[in-house]
Amino acid sequence: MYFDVHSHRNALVIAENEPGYLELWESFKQAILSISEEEVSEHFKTNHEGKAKSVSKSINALIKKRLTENDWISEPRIFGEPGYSDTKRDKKWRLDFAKSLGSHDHFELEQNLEPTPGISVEVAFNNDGSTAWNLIKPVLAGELNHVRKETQTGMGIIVTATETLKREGGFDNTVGTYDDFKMHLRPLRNLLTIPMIVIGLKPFDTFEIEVRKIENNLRGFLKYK
DNA sequence: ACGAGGGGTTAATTATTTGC
DNA sequence: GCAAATAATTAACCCCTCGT
Repeated sequence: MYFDVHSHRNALVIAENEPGYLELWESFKQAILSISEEEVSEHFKTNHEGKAKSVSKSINALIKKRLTENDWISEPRIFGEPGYSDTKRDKKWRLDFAKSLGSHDHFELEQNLEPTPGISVEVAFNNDGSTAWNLIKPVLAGELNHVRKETQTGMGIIVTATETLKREGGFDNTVGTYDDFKMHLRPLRNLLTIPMIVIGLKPFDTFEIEVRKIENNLRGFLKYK
C-alpha cells in the first residue's frame, strides 16, 4: 500500500538520518509498502465480504502480520505498574505495536543504561473522538523513556486513512482521517512532545468497496475499477 | 434536503471463572 | 490442570442531530 506522510517535530528528518531510527523506519515502511492490493482484496473476499462494511479489518490484519513477522511487538504495555499493566484493565494503556533496537528489559531501563531508539505505532481507523488519545499514547510511551533515561528516545508512527481511502474503502463516516490528524497536530503541538510521523494510507488502484444495504445492515462488497 | 460528524449500541473478541 | 461457560471489553458501525 502507498501512503502520504506528515512529519511532526522533525520526525522525518530524525527517522531518515539517525542510524537507529533509520533502521526502524525502513523496517516499518517496507512492511506497509509490501502489502499488495491483491492481498487486501483477497483477504477481504475470504474473510469479510458481505459481513463487514469496510476493509479496516483486512488492513489491520495484514499490517499486524507484516509487523510481527519483522519482530515488532504487538500490543506492548506502556506502564509496568499495577492497575495499568494487569490484564484486567491494561487494554487502553497498550500501544498497537512497538520496536526497539535495544532491550525492553525492565531492569536495564531502571539502571539508566544507554538510550535505545524505539518507535511506537498506532493504527487509527476508529472514531474521530479518539484521535486525540491516539496522538497522546506515543507521547506517554516516549515520556516514560524520557523520565527514566533523561534522553529523548521516543518516536511515534500513526497509521490513518486518507479521505479517499475512507470513502473508497467503505469506512464509517466517523473515522478520523489523515486530514483530521493533521488538523489536531497544529493546536496540540506543545502537548505532543514526541516526534511523530503520520501516515495517510492511499486508496487502491484496482478496486474499491461498494457499500450496500442488506436487510437493514450496511455491508461492503468488492468492486473492481 | 442532504451530508458530515458525534454519541451510543452491539457483535465479536479476549479474559476470567467455574466445573470436572 | 484443562475445558467450557460466563463475563468483560473493545472497536466497528449505526443512528440521529445539526449545519449548510
